[in-house]
Amino acid sequence: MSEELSPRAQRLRDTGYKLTNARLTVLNVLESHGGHMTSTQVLDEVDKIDSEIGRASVFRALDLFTRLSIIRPTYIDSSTTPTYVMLPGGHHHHIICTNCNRVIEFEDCHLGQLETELERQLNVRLTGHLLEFYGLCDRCS
Amino acid sequence: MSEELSPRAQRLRDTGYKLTNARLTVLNVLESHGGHMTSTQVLDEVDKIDSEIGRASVFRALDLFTRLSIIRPTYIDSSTTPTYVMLPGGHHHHIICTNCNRVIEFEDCHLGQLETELERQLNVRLTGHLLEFYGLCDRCS
DNA sequence: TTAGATGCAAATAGTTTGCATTTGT
DNA sequence: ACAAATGCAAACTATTTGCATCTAA
Repeated sequence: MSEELSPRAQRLRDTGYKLTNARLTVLNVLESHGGHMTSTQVLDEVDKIDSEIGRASVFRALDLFTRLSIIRPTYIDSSTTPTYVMLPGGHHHHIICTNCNRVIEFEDCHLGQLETELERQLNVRLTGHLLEFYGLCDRCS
Repeated sequence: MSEELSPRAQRLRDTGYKLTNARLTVLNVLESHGGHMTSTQVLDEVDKIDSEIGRASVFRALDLFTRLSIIRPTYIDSSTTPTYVMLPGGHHHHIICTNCNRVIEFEDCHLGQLETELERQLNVRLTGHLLEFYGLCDRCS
């Protein structure tokens, strides 16, 4: 069972958590889908890969990953289940088309300065952020 | 039943939706709590005020308000139910303490320039945004 | 070897739906 | 008057829990 580990898997192990089949499979599914999935989607994909893995373990993995800030639950469409987004380096931002629900990623958010400013003004210690813009994408406007 | 209407209630009526007791109560609850509530909290508060109002109507109201962009479901703690945040004037930002879940509002977000830039680069039409910072508040750090 | 994780199945939330009845306009 | 909205209760979906068993380190 010794393939090379993804950086996130290494992080898991380094934090002292066991690299179990369930966890690695969930992580793998998330990574191969770019980290934009509802729990239901994750459940389905995991089931396709290895139907021995139980639902509860998938939820437990999602929970663990959230606590470790590997992913973060968020709302993308107006549905009722969270969409888990991967947090590459602790922050995440995207544009959501309010018409077709398409998600458009973008890179620079230029929030570093604001972050520093807020930390000083409000005496807080910030570790990450989520920035969502809403509007109409090129196809819908 | 003629009290003065909040701007949001007026907006409801102007859009052609009926100002029913259920909707006004849900709106009222949201407004008097600063618009940071889970569905469960809203259900509870509404029930305290008027136990005649059914759960379904509360969900229907939350749904309607979301479609009208009066509120927006989002994830604040790692729990499983969405937290509805009010969208005053189309944008909203806050800091969430990952330890005690306290929500700290702040005003300026300086995102106007980024917004314009993205609109041009990606050919989108943006109407609002949500910015959440995560970290430790002054009491918890 | 053994604490930590798992899978299962049953229990709990949380949310939606169909429908007869009520209500705002 | 009447389309729109409601309350109810039942159906559904999503998530969590207890516990005996298994497994990575």
